Amino acid sequence: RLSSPHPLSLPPSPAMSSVGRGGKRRAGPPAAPSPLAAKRPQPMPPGAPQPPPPAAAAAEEEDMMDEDVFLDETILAEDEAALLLLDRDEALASRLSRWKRPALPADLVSGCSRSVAFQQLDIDYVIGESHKEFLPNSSGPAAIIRIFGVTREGHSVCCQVHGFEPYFYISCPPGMSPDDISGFKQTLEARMKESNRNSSVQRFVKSVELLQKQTIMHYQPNKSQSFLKIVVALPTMVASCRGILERGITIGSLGSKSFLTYESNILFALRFMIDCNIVGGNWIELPAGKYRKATRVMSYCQLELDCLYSDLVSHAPEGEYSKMAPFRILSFDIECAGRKGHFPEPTHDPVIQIANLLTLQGEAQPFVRNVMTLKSCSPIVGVDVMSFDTERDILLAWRDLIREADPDIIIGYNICKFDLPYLIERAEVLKIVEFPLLGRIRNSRVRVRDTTFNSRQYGMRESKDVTVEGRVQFDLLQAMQRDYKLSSYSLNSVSAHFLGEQKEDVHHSIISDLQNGNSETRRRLAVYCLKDAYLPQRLLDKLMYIYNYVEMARVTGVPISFLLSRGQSIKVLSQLLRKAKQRNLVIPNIKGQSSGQDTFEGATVLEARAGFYEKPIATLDFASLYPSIMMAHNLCYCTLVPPEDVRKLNLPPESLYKTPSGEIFVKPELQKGILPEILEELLAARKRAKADLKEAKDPFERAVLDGRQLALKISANSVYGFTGATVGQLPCLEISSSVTSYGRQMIEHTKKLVEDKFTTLGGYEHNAEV
DNA sequence: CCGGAACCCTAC
DNA sequence: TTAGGTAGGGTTCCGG
Repeated sequence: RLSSPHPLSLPPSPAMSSVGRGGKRRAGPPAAPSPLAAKRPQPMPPGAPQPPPPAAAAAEEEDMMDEDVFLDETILAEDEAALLLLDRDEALASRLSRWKRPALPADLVSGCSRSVAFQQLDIDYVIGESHKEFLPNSSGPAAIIRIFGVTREGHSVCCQVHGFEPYFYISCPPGMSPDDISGFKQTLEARMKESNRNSSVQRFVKSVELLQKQTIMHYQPNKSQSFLKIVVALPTMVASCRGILERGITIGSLGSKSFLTYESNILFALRFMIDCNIVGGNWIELPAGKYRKATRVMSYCQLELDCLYSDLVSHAPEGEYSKMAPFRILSFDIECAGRKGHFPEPTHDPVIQIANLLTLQGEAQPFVRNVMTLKSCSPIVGVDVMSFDTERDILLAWRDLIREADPDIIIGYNICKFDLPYLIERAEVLKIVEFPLLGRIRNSRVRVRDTTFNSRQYGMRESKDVTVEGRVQFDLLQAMQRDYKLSSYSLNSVSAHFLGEQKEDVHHSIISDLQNGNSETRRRLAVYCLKDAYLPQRLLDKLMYIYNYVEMARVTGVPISFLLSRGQSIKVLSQLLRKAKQRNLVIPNIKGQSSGQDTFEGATVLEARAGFYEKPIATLDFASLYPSIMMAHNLCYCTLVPPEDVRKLNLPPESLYKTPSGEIFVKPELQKGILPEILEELLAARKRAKADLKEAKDPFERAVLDGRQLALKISANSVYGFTGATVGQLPCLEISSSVTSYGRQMIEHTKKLVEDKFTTLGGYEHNAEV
């Protein structure tokens, strides 16, 4: 998301505030008398502000409809906080407030005298103004990224990290013709190429002095404006781009969202994380004196801190830092009253129940169980039953629950494609504009976006992307579809398979009838709804999902949310970026650069001799063949020597590898590859998983740990796949075809070794055949 | 009846 | 404005 470079930092005027409060106030009708009246929300006290005149309300609404939510973030922050207080029904509020997070200790409230450590969970990226005092002497545009996490004591943290923006826009002088612009662009590109000519490494560029080899794009948002956008990596760029600056060309960042694509924003966030040494899921420490309290509160987190990107300390997951913070996990499920024979649609069918379970990571039982129902519902043992008269009250109560209980992770079954979008769209239909404030950024509304994900590995998946800043959505359905091959992915059959437990027996066709019955039939529905919220939590625990996914995030460095929403290639790219940074290498942006060839020869498959064998047949298996090849022969982007460089550089033949496919790579004495290093780390992690597996006794736990080591194996194999992905970010078929050529050579060699040794001539009973 | 293309699935 | 790779078996459909 983009902020304007010149934020509209108008203070909220008193008049505006009162309209805002009045306009958004919930005007619920008084509760009807009933045996459960005491548990009902009470009507507003008589002293509450009155609803605004219709004109003001309409204006307010129009404001809400404005799609461009990027610009007004700071304006209403204080106003909205006030509104939420007024907005709340007191009985409900006191009920919900029991579930608040533990209070901050006094020394954290009062100052920044001690260091703060938290486990990273989510990121939110903001490009635009940074506090200039964090970046003294910098001429480049500034940027902020927000990291969300949880402390050991269970406090929520939002850390605003200040750094540099990875994009520069050079505005072309007004009146430049398209020809002038392309000429201008060519000159710039020529200059950058020139500085690269001596590079012996084709695809990797040695750091700062060669940094200009970056993508230049021409952007023309409208007729009068024209820009050249230079994409650079963080944060060393500023110095190297100064050469361009000195030529008298204006430079600046632009606060228009049309400039950055969704994907480039994600890559930006990832690069920023890597430049700050932030690894997905690991512990981050802000040393005392190196951070400060945020001057303007932007989030709903308990601690909101500002710091400079270089002051963060990221801890390797060892000892104390391998532990898990007590994340708050919300598992929920909704029920809707669909019309007969139709799937529920938010335009017509009301939300009638929402069941919620709150659990602390690592604890066996939920500490909150409740269900919100439309109309009365008989009590359920151990469950807080909250009944409401209108759908609007249910939705707002749920929003308040999110706000008060402040979950870090939201789970459920098919929540990403159904429950969450349904709630959002239903609130839109009912015109409850204050509903979708569910994230941790003030005044940032939840947005829903249709997405399709297509991959050879995971197949074609259509889903919806619901942005809830600061909270990880972990949809158990998505996780199941990715991690297990099952014939049915319904919650019922998945639960039966993994838990030996099934859903409550309520057919969807009678849901509306149960709702229209009495408080007993609604109770039956509520039990069903609760069970549907309970099963995902059980699955999460039983399959050790938090543990395994945090492990994967730590190994690959990506935020946890990427693991369910993205493919393998972002994980490889993330590891590449991290290693490249350590080595002071820059990864070029090679978008659009296609190299004729797009497939390469794979493995040799030996013909099987099919038949029924009564005596066992010996099996020969390579351990991690492709990763081993890459490590053994130092295959990497930064060790590849292009043919034209072989003679020019006059490298001694004894320090070169010549692969069976004819490519040349240097040996590690000259330059150690970073792909081999990445593979070593992945295989080390796999080795740890296998050691855990050996110790585990329980067969189910073994199966889960086996799944973990398998995931790490696939990640290791994906490194090879990444280099062969011609539609990917950094294809290099020289590497991938070398890997398979070595593989073919090795299988032939192995076959020959075995067949030469095990012969009747050599004294064995038979001639071996592979 | 056969070959080829498209598609799905699986092994590694 | 996204997506790890190739080898290979099996099925279905279509055209000659």
